[in-house]
Amino acid sequence: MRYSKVLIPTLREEPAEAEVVSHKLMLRAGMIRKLAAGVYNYLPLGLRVIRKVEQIIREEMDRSGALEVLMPWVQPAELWEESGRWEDYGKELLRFQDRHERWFCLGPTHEEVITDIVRKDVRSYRQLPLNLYQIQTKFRDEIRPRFGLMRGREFGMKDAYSFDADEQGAEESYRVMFDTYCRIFARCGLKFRAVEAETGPIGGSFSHEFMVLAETGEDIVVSCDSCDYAANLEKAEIERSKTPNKEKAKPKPLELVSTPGMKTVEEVCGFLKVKPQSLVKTLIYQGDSGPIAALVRGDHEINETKLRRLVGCERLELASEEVIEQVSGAPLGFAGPVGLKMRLIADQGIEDMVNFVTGANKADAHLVNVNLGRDFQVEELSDVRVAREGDPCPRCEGKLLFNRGIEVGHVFKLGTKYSKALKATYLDEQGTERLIIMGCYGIGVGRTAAAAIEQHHDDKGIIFPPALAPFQVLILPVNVKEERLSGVAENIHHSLEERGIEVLLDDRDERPGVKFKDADLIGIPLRVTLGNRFIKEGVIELKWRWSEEIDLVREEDMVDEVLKRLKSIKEGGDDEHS
RNA sequence: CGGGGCGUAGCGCAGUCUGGUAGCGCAUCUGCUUUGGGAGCAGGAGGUCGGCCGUUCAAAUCGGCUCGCCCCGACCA
Repeated sequence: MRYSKVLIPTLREEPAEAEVVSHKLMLRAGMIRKLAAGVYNYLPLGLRVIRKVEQIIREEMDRSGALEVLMPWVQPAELWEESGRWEDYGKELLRFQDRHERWFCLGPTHEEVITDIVRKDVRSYRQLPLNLYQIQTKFRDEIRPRFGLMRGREFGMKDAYSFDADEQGAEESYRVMFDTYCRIFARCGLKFRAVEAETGPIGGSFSHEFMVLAETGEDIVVSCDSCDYAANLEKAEIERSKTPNKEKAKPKPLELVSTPGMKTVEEVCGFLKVKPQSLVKTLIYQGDSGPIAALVRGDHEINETKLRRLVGCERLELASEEVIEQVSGAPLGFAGPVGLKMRLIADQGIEDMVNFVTGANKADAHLVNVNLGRDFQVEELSDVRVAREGDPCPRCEGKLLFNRGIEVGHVFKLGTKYSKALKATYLDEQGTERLIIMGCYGIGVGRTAAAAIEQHHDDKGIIFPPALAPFQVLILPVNVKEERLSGVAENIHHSLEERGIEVLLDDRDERPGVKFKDADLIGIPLRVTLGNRFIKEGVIELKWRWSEEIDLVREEDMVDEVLKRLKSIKEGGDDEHS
């Protein structure tokens, strides 16, 4: 393809609207343009990259036995009312009415529709298992779209849904998708980790997020420094200290101290001249069946998901000030475990603490030298706080490390949530009607492309992994007015295209500097440069985008050499250049 | 939704405080020169200064309203 015939509007300067590298580079390389907040146009170069990602996904999904379908973007409200999500989904669901004033929404996901397909046409165990997928545009009216394709409102997504007759089958379907995802992201040339994610009330390790490690990631990946444990921050477990502090200081007598107006941990610590580590926070929560108090060390954070799971609540939120006053007898900021008559859950981290500070359940007062066991008892001592870097690994003796990551994929066992709500059932061998067990599996297409750029770039521009590059080869004649250069460039271009190679010929009458800058910016893996050395010595330069090394090749050998190199890259795996 | 910021040529920005004929760099168009890392010279085109209402002899500039965008936070199958 000729550069002069393609629309590749590169930008010399950084667009003011972009914050992260991938967004800046996609705009500068002329891949995308914004149409509205979180809504983008895909220009020729950008679309080619998106199609590459989609094709890899499609091939691997097909290989796994999944079947491609296509569901509508516009969905009727009735289905969502049936699943209960018309109520539950919130403002992210963009709703509108047609001319008959019937309600519809733009699909943010397709569980309802796919379940509807299956319930209508799947009757027998003989038709199971089934895995249906699509690559579709989704719309989620995000509160704050940002970072270009990384968090758009409209975005391309591959979503797959598995349907199985029993638990074993569902687990197998899950495992197959897990492996398929690993292959997809490896083929995309990404460094990624599959991390355990929170599963909600279902339990078990049946949810994994696929995270691409990158500085600009919005999520935290918690991993162990010595084993392969990895989880997201919400899920990350903390091992209970195996060596309880035997040499504890002697408990001192309990003492009530006046702390006028000192509500926060910082205020109390400053006032009493103690460290946050010597303080225990008491948080009052409102659960399904009444208030619950949670204790955590002053410098730790409660993990509400862990707490909710432990106490077995559907809903759990911080109690209002009125409730706090009512149950603790003191205003917000002065609650403490001593004498508190309600469910008391403590983080295991307070087990080792001696002579700590807590609220006194009395306005403007705290207790010092409080001790667990002597002054109060708890219902449970467990892991209910948010993990921190350096915490002990739950699986081995190692310590937890924190990294930033971009969530590009998620595999999730749904169970029977939708099959129950929408009555998707089948008849088993005995003729008994049973609920179908479902799983869902998503990949953000644009986000995967953005993540690849986050991982593969330098200060000059994008360094595309070959599998995602919009073209494999860029031919750059330094001066197109020099006929010896442009003629040979044309020949090579033609020969490579004939062999099915994606080649871009920079036939623009631009100065060499401009062409080199654009070449580096758009990041095509292999560059063929024709310049003075060809005129003088008859040699053509060949260079990988990620390397400084330049090899000299004669015209007659060029096509074979390019083919050889592209082949070696394909076979050599994707790490060669990273 | 709360806080902060921005809207002036395709892009990046100055001008706004202190009202008086709308500017700079890059890009773009024409011509000549130039051709290995974002060229030089000459000439040209491009704007209802986000929109509406108001104040004023006069508004990009002052006031009110409104729309859009960006950042931080809260939220998030």
